[in-house]
Amino acid sequence: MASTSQAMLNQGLFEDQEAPPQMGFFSFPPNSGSLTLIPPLGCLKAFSSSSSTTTTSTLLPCIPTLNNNININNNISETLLSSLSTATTTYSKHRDHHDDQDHLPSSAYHFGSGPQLLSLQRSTSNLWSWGEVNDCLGSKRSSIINGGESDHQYHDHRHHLGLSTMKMKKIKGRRKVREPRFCFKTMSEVDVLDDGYKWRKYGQKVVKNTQHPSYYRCTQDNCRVKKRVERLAEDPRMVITTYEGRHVHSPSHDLEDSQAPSPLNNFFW
DNA sequence: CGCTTTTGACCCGCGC
DNA sequence: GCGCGGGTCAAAAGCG
Repeated sequence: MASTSQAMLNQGLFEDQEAPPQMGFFSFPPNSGSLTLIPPLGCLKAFSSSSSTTTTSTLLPCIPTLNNNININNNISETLLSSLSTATTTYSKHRDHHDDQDHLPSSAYHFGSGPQLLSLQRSTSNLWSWGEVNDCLGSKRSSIINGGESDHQYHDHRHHLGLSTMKMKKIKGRRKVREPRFCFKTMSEVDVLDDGYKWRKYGQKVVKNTQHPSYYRCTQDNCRVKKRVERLAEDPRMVITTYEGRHVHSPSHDLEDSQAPSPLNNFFW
């Protein structure tokens, strides 16, 4: 498993700046009571749980570590979940079983049925402390380090997700800070996953190699978090969601319970 | 009526 | 410098 996992880690979808792609993979061994998570550097932990009708994927913030393969039992205590959970996505369980899944990492799709969180990636800037983002100006693009995916697919991902260049945009002579981003790929019939926050669509664009990516902004005042949702042209079952920025508030469905922002929640979202 | 979505125009970075 | 293409803006339309 470990060797397979490391091979998968090298199977990054996106070119990253000055570093190999950091891709987290979720390994769901058949006939196993637990899932194996290989988190990307400085990324979220995530796990899935299943009932007869739904598959729930939960993203948790975690401390950056290197090459830490983590086994998470399905019966994680409720206390731990409630204290750490920042976003839970529940999908309905219905998926065609005649899907062509040969091109997917085998250990990634053998887990149950229904839409699944297949992979997750966090941009290099996320690995830095929040004050270090400005330092990435002037860096050069790295050469493409590719693993299992075909060249054209790899290129398509890194290109249309805009993760290949970490150069800062300018706004009237002033550098625009590129917010930390991460993306994950799910197999889902639903485009916009319920992550607990309210989003307002502000754009949709026809882009090469993808199907009309949609752009969303968090509806909360003073919250600049954006997300981009797209389906892969080569596999419309796959949804890639890219988050940019950090929420300055709790998920909307928590507002009734607590108005105070949680430091844990703010770790990432 | 207020909020959300749609969509064409515009801006700007990047490659040539 | 120019053209292309991704991302954003903002007015209009849609919807509850």
